[in-house]
Amino acid sequence: MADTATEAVSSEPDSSTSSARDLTFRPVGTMMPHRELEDEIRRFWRERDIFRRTVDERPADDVYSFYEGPPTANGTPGVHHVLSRVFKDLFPRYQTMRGKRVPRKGGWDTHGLPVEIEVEKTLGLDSKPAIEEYGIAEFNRHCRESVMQYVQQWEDMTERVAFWIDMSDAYRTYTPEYVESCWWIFKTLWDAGLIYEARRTTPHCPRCESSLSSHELSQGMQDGVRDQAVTVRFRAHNDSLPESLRSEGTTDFLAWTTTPWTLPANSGLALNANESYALVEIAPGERLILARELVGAALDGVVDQATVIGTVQGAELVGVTYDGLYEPDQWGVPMYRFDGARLVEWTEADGRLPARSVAAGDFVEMESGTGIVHIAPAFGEDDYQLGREVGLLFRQPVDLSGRIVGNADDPAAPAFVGKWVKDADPIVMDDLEARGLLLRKDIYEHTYPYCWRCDTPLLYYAKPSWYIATSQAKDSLTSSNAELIHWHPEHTGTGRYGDWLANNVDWAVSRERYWGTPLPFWRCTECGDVSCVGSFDELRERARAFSGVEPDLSDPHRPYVDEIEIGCDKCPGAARRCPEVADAWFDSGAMPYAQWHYPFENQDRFDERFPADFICEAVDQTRGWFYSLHAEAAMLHRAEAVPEPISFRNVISLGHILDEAGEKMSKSKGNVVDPWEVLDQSGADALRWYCYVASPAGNPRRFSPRLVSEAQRRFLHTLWNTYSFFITYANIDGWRPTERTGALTVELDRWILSELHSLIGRVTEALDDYDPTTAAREIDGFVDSLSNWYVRRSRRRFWSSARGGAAADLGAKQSAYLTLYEVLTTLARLLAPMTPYLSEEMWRNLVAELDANAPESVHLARWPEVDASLIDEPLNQDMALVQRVASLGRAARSAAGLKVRQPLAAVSVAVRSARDADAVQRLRNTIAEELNVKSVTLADAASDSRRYTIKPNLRTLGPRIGPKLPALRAALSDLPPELTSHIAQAAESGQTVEVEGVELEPADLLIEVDTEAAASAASAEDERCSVQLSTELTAELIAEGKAREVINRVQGLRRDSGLDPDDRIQLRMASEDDELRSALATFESLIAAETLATSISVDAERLPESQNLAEADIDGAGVVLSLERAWQ
RNA sequence: GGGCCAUUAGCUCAGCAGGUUAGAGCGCAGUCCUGAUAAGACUGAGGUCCCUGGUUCGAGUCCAGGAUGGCCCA
Repeated sequence: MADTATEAVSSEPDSSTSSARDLTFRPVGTMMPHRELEDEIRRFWRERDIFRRTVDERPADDVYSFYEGPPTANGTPGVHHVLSRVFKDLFPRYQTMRGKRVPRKGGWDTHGLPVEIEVEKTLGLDSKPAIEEYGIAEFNRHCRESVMQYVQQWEDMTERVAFWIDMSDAYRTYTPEYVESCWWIFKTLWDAGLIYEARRTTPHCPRCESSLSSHELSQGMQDGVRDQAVTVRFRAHNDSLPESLRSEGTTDFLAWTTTPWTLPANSGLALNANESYALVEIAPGERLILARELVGAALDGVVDQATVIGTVQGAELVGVTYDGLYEPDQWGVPMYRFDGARLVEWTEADGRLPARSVAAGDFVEMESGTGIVHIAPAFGEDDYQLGREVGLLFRQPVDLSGRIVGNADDPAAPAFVGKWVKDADPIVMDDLEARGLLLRKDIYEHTYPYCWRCDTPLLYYAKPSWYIATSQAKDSLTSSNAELIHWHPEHTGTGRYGDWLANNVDWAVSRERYWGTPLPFWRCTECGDVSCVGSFDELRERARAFSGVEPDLSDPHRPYVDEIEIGCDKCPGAARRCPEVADAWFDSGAMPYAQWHYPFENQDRFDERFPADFICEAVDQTRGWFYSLHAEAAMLHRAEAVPEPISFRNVISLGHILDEAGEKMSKSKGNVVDPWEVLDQSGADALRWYCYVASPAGNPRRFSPRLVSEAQRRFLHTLWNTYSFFITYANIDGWRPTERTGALTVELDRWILSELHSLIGRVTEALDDYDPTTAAREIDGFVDSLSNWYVRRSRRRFWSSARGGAAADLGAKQSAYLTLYEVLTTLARLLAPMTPYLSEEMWRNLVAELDANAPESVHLARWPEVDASLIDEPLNQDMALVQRVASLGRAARSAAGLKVRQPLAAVSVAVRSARDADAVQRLRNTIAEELNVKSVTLADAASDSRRYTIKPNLRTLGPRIGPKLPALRAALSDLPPELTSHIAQAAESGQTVEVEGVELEPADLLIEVDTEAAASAASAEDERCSVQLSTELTAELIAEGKAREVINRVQGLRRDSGLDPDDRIQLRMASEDDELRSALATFESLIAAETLATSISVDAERLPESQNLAEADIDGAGVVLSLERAWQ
């Protein structure tokens, strides 16, 4: 037997005698030590300043712009934050490798109601008066502190998941510079006439005492809210009714409402002029008016009898007057009247209050209720508009904190005065019931808005508010969205977001709060004129001009800014700031400008990075940040202040994270997964990988530690082991990377490189299309092939020197190393944007630590280029066929009960094309080894034993003959075998045949060939090929089978004995079975080669007891094995 | 009430232009293979492709209606 190991090319073939210093590569274990690895690589990134260099070392004139959507650090980061950071990180890394400079400026959102609410809780304040008593200055100081409370946790998480973003340079929305840029935006829009003040009905939170924007409103909609709905009676003035309806008795309008507390504010009734209304008698002299078609629904069950005694068009009822249910002016509630858009208080000088009356409103529908709507202009959009149009009184009996106003001590005051509106509901109902004015009470289930922060039911409330006239830019908003912004997923942009833009309403941008960007609007205390201030300098200037004192603007927040007075433009009066602050969404949308203190500074930075190439947030930001960014850009563009109407070109809107059961994660359900737990257990790369591979970015995704750890096991571990395998053997051989010389002759190597380059193309295409899921799934499939086909099929080449391979093998071995090296270093780069730690480890160990000229970090390296000359698609197909043949062969073995270790004489493969036949022929050695057979033959094409199945090719025939298909199909399957063969052979030779009157080209037929014994146990087939094993066992095959069994046991014993893979052994075997001994003797050299035995003995007698001893049973014959390490 | 998305194996997901017998991974059972692999292979059990209609020679796929869930809007 040969023992040429010491002659191998390797200078240091025995790892046990090499010190680690001499090894080409740093040795790695078979398990990926993710925690240590991450710590070490983070240290490396920090020490070598890699992140900064990935930016600075790219050309300054080729920027890929990324905008960070700022989180608020007044809460701890959760898994959903990890998800968005992980997606945000991917594309900047990718574009960096593509050669772009990708600056990544961090940011923090710091203003807004959520912050105030947290602070209120901490300080034990529960209302605006309480805050004002406490002191706005001190309150805002707490807000400022609270907002960065968890910044350390955020930074830790961000670093841990390897989101590269510059936190040291992060913008904060509360800084004076940021606020000043916001003022610039306001001023720019103001000058363009795009900002106005109006009293409008807005959703109002009585607890926060602030309006909510439509995007905030959407976050607090609750379904299935059960409210009391009441049907109440308003007594018509008999003499105001149309003559035909007058009577001696009473006539009441029926109106329906779900908000009884609004009834004291009633100023009118609306009905639909085009509908028909019924006069119903329910008792002698007792009449009701309601919509004709709703009589049944409204009255059933509450009145004993209902006789329709007349009908009338709605239009005829307009102007009828009636008695209100309450007269709030009698207990101190002020009354107003409309003067155009303004409201003017009704004073005694105006005379008696006019009677309430009936008006026509288009919005009155016949869906439910009574077809008559109670109108309170103070509380509903329709109500307010109608009141303004027809000149109704405006009664506001509720204050901004949701309490019924008025003097409760006044004897005229009802019991609900001073109560909170929801508490007033039952009192109002009881009172009306007692007065016989309540016809019915129902529980009504509907969707109602609640404050998204404090969960208080919102009130629709007419009050003054500042607006940005976004609806004037609706066309620009929608067309730029459709044409210039690429949404991922696309349907969010075209559907949800696009539809919403098309229904754009003006942005109510003011908030009656404290911690926010103060609106730069100063109103004259004399004449009421308002002017907008556009910069701090302007404010200082105007303040000094007015008062002679220059104000301190080091903190432009309330309350300081409120104290600054400036002169009025129109009169000599003093102007004071309008007390509102800006909606915090306005701040977030201002970040493209304000993060640079643009236009006061950094014009060049702004120009270079506007608009962003990429932003990414969760889908709930469609009405949040995605909108505020877009809206402000569109408005500024309209004001001709910015060059483009968009602020981002590509956007990924991420689906929400659900728990494993598909439920939304929420603190109240207790199903929130702690990101740190997952990071500790599976590592950042595993978490990242899972996020990319599990489902497309826009889908909601189920998340659990279990799913992440599965991704880790399946993908990262497989790749790591391939890497570890390479390192182990390359070190054993002392292999060093070199240039490939000579042609690529090994087919397996050509194949994996072909697959690799085809992979590069697909991954690049997917990432260019902002589709990381496809990219990740492609890589996932490739790594599986690499590990379970390429490496497995190549193992013997890597072993060849350690095992004393012949010199002829060395070229093949060299090629294997070169190939696997190229694959691994390419994969490191392809994966760098996704799994930055693992990629960095592979790159450092395989490339950077060896080659001083190579990029020090994989993140400084260039993205791999496709080498089209290496892609051999036919070869990829051929290999796929071979894999199918191997798979079918194993199935056939399994079916026949022949285990793979038992060699067989032959496998016969039948394929359907000459090309496939050629592939089988060319790759027959692979098939033979995979299936452990001595020879591979192609089923003889000319043999009589061939049987055919002919099926119509539906794809070609369907469009051509359509309805005739079923008949043709039946005819083909019923053909007698001789005719089948005839047709099949004719088609194979390219002739046209006719069946059932249809001319059939060869391409119209799918011809399957069955081997003779297709149905026998030792065969298997699919649509592309079939295999047939020869099951006959000769004595020699049986003997070799036994030898292989023994080899398997020896390998096990080697492992159990703690030997290294390349240790040589002295092997002794003993068996009383003659046949087995003879087999072992015959295959001694095979056994020696496989087990690295330098000597072998086969005895009939029992071996003496020794340490490394094992007994085995080989097909019923006992054998005892003993081995010792051979010292050379 | 409207819009968008989803619904395929116990779980997580594929399924390209409508095409012949609907797949993968995990999990389960059995067998096999293995000196890189906590891995892998083969087989099996497991499917009303949410339902009902329609278009078509042919529908998981297209259309209409409906159900359920998620998100968004009113």
